[in-house]
Amino acid sequence: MNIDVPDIVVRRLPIYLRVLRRLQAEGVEETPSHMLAKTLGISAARIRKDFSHFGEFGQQGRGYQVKKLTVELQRILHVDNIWPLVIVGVGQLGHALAMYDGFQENGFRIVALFDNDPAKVGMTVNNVPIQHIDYLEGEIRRHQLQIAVLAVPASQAEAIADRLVAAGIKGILNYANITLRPRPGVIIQQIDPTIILQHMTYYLEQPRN
Amino acid sequence: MNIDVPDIVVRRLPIYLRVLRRLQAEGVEETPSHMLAKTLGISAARIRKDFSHFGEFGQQGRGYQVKKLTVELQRILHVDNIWPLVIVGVGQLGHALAMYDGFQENGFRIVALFDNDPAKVGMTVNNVPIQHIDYLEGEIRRHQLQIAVLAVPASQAEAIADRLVAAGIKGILNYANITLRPRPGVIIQQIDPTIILQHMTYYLEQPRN
DNA sequence: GCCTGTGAAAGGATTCACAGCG
DNA sequence: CGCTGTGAATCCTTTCACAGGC
Repeated sequence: MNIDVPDIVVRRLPIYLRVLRRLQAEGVEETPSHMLAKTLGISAARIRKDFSHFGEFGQQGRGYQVKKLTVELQRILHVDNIWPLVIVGVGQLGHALAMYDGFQENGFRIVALFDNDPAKVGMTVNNVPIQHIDYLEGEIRRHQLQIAVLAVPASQAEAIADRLVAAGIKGILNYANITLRPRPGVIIQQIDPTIILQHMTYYLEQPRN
Repeated sequence: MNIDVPDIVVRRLPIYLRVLRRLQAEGVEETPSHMLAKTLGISAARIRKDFSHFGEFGQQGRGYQVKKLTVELQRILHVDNIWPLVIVGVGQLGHALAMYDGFQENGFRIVALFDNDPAKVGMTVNNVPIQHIDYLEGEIRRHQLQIAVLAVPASQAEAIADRLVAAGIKGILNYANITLRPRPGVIIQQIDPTIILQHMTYYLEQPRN
């Protein structure tokens, strides 16, 4: 049990949580670390060490109670309540994200959508109305939103990120294919499939050509 | 210069490449490591050390030539030719991915789309026809495809992954919110926004509630 | 002077291996 | 006996700091 937990450990917690929820859905009530380890392709020691940063959740000789561990992880990750989200940019991608059920299922609720295209304003996606981006700051402040999903073109991403941060956003999930400049006090994470694919191709051999 | 390069270094190369392409688009011809470092929010030493695994690409007193370094990184990452891709699952997300320009722009071309819904078969997205999933293995073998993007429901992901691997796929980019069982000789990477958001919330405080 | 490339040092993360408990 | 939790050992990554070159 340790006060300051390495970020690399925190990153793995949501992955553990996802497996545990799946086990729970399958009716599994307890599981030892080496079963989780096998499912995830990592070592059992790492799993036990990771949990040990937060307390003692297991039972010798038996393993972990799935239900109990799930609850603990949700508490640790602050996902024991619903987090409201805003999505900025309702193009193809933003639209698909707004329709995506996974957010709801994992404790996030999309409460606002913004776009700069007047033609889209007033339309609703998944029962959430699209508002003009002029109202971005007002809505963030009104709902005290902390998390934004950024799905605008790369050329606009930095400028929108500045506006989000100025309005009080503390976490940005960026889908634009640009590395956003770091901002103090703000957690910025990136999703870019081409970055991941280029990492893969390092290990692959181009066929003919 | 080293034979075996740590994976963590390889993971950063696509990020460097993206910044360099951006600099090139802006007309910047050379840049020192500390400028790249500042843009990315990491240390200059790390950048120089990363490059040093592959050779000596810089000039003392001047930095790196953007054009030259770009070419070197593309070669190292095996993205100096076009990689063909297949997308499996053409729901909201698969559709958005099929429309996404970023793949083309970064050296990937979508050559086939598959879905199990007969109503979708025959429709085209971005000029690529949707085929029934029965033809999956045949097309993968015919085009000798190595990379697949998986955008099917979580419940089907493991089964489809098995089929992909049996047909010769070596890299899977998985969008389903399940951790796929590891398969020997296959690189599996995951994109799951809720995992990233749950990592963020660890560092945020839930407001009232 | 500015900047790279790199050994050496420092700092982290993972695995080992086992005491201790149910 | 099976499994957790954990110090110790190992392994890996980053930073430091500077020689050497433009």
